[in-house]
Amino acid sequence: MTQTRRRRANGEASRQRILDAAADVAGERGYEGTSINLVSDRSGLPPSSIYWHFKNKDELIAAVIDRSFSAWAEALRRSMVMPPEGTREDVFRLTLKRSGRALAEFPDFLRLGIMLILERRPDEPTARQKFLEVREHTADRTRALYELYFDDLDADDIAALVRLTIATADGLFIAREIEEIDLSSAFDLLANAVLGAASRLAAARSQP
Amino acid sequence: MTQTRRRRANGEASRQRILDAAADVAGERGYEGTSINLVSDRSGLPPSSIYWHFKNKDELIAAVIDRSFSAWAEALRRSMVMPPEGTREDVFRLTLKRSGRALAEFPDFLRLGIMLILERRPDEPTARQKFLEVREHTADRTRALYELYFDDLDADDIAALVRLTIATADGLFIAREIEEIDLSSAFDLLANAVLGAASRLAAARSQP
DNA sequence: CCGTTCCTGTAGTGATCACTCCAGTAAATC
DNA sequence: GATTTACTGGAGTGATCACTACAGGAACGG
Repeated sequence: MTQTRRRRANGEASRQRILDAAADVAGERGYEGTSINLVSDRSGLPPSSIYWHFKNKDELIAAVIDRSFSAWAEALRRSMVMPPEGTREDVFRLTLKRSGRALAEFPDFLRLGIMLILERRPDEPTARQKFLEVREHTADRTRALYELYFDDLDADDIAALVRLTIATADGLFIAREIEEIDLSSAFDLLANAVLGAASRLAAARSQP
Repeated sequence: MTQTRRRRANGEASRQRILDAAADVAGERGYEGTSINLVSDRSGLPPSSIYWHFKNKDELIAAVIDRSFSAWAEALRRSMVMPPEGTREDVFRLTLKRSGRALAEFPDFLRLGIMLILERRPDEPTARQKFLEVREHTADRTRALYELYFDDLDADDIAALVRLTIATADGLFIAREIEEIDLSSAFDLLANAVLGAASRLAAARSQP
């Protein structure tokens, strides 16, 4: 057991099928609504296989979040390889837009994560904790970006802007469940809003 | 059965106790996690009483949303009785801030509603539909407000700003579950962001 | 007092829940 | 070919699920 192990049967493929089915079901019905039997039916694998791959339901959901977040982060990283050109503002706008597009592509972890946040269960720590970690990671990256762009603002203002940005991204994600939304233009407007708020904050600093 | 009926036993009080308990449980565990037995335990009333007052679980949750939204709308209405003074911007800012404060006071319907939106269940229409209604109502009111304040923008821009505002309010509400947030200053920043975005939109219109 | 209406309490229903036991099998290692 | 490792299949565990049937009590109108 030194490296990634060769698969004897179709273990890794089964694991992925289970995760696919679990993401599907959890996206439809929430944490409580995700029954192992349903995951079993949709994946075509018996409950015993699910419990061979995952310790329990909690860790199954955590794995779904983990995989979807990794996919999102990877898509984001790939989209950032080519740095955008244009004015300072153009670059900022495009960076936000790319994040939004990547979110629309891999929505599972955000959907599940927000559900787990809202369901304040006392007894399901792993999945929730996993989401809080990836969220914190995202906040750090956003903060780093904003410190670059808004160098005339102090740390508190930056933090507030980051919180505003993430909150709006969450909210737009929810809105997308209700009505058809052009995420591209929505994130463009978000960029406008952040830029506008930043310049207003800067103005307030200079003449309090 | 012409008017509001006299209560023979403690019917109305029981109904409220059930709603209190249901709001409590649903806030903790989501729709699926809200078991009638748990509501029964917390309210101190047997399941048969719950089913006497409400047709089924779906309508119980819908009633929770309805009551919480009514309380919020009433709190909002009361806070708006005294129109704010100051500059145009000050008034706008204060109006948003009041809405946010009222939301923090009666959070149940928003929490439950967002959960129901994210859980795209095929078979629980009433509660979800109820939330979509109150949400549409809120959007209409916000739109009316924005048409007053941003008379240099066209309908599409107004609609986008309204969507942005509601999305951010949703997102801030979620963020409040994770970390301590000063909603007052957060909604103040939201006002700044909307004002900033609006002026940028207006500028883009005048020189496309 | 009687009857009606409102509401509660007891005791269930079959279905589904998360999860387990364990025998069986196919591939890799020896 | 024997043994080990990696999974699958089936059958089932007790607990809990939403929901119901029904008897009975308390407050009312008559």
